[in-house]
Amino acid sequence: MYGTLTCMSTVRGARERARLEVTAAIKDEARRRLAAEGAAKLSLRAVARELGMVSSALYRYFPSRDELLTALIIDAYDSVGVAAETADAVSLAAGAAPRPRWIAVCGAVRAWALAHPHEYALIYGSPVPGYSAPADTIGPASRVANVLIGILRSAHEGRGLSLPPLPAALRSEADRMTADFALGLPPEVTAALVAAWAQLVGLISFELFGQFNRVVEERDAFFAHAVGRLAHEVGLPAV
Amino acid sequence: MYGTLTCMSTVRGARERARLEVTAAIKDEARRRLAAEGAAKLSLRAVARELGMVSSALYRYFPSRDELLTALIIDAYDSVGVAAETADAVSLAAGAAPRPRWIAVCGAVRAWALAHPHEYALIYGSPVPGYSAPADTIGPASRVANVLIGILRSAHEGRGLSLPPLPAALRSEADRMTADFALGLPPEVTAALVAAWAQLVGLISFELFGQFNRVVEERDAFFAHAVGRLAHEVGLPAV
DNA sequence: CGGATGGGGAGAGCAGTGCTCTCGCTTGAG
DNA sequence: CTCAAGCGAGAGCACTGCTCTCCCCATCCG
Repeated sequence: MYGTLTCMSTVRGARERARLEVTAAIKDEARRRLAAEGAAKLSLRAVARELGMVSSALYRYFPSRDELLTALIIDAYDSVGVAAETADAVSLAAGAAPRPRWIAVCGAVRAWALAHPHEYALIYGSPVPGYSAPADTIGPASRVANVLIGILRSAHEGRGLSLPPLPAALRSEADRMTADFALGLPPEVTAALVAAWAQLVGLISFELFGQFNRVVEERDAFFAHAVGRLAHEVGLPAV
Repeated sequence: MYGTLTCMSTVRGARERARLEVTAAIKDEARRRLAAEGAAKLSLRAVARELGMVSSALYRYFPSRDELLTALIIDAYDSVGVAAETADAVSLAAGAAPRPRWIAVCGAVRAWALAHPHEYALIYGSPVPGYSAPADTIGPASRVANVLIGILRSAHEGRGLSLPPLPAALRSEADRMTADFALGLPPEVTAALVAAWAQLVGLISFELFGQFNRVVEERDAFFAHAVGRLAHEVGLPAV
């Protein structure tokens, strides 16, 4: 079985190894140019030039510019995902309660966004390729949300979460959402969590995209306060 | 005085008249192509071609593609601004209380976004031109926020708004924000409003940019519920 | 061991882009 | 009536994404 299937984890030969290395080099250089000038100005030819290749050679690795961008999008989702996951793991290892864990994860997402503004814009700004995200992105895209779900799950298992009941129009929808990706949470919490996740991204986007420019000055304090209210909104008691 | 200064409101001659008409025609066609294919694919040459001009002629009206986009951004801010303003005016004329007014305005912003997705992406998605928005946009950009401020102001003057006190780190900042653009509101309300406005845009962006795709199905009910919670968050009591 | 195979780089080329410059025509102001 | 200013047309430059062809050489099979 190991011999017949192409082994996925170990590199098979020099050929595959080279291909993986070149692919990684292309993505690295693309990420560098993305950070420097933004997605709109990311040019395949410039990436190839910087790598000492000719532009057509690059099409052996990515069938189009949009596919390269999609690869960067997936990497960005994974990057912010591990940022959130490690923040939560650190917080958990320090024995933190759900509320400080929630605040730590939100802060980690914001810190990642501030450190990688163009990658953040790639995944949470306007969708640049076609119009709807490719299917490959839905897995990595939910990593951060899963961290938040985990926090609320352990909070619920711990001392219980209680929120006002849902309006009738939303009850079955909240049950479906809970069954789909948040098993174990009360449906009101699931609904509140999804909204809170969108709202968190709204807060970060406003800061990053300049909407807070002549409005909010003390960004850290403002964000901390807003995230605390968000925690309250999903049922994490305010101490 | 009327003779020496160039009169601004009335059209002076055929020359100016033609210039205004052509400028409007360019923006209209650009908006059409923006709606059809998005900002990334908006091409000056295509706009000129559709208008029966040659591309260089277009530079008599807009010094660059980015300036054209900036003009579209300003128009989009104004467009969503009047949508919010008329929704509030209608609501107010029907004798609605602050909370239903808040809900009506939020719904109007969402409806505008769903009707003009690419224009929405232009103003609340990733900033497409340089990196920070030009100064001409800060006025139109605040129209929607001003409507929300107006609602909260009348709610406060009516029966009063009360929110939990601010943390010390945010108190002076909230005072400054209040003095800058929300005179008359309690500082806690100002801070909550700014956050709520960003969060509202987060909710709409997630829906519009596909982040809710395999997550939220009943979009209307979900949004209505979230906006109700947002109203509660800024101090508008739940009935 | 040797020849077929196919992966991958190089180069030319096509259609399209933003933007500049120059050349005329037209029109409105003095 | 004259003349400068406004404006459209066209050519052209540097760049883009993408395709196609050519050719080399590492790999695999007999």
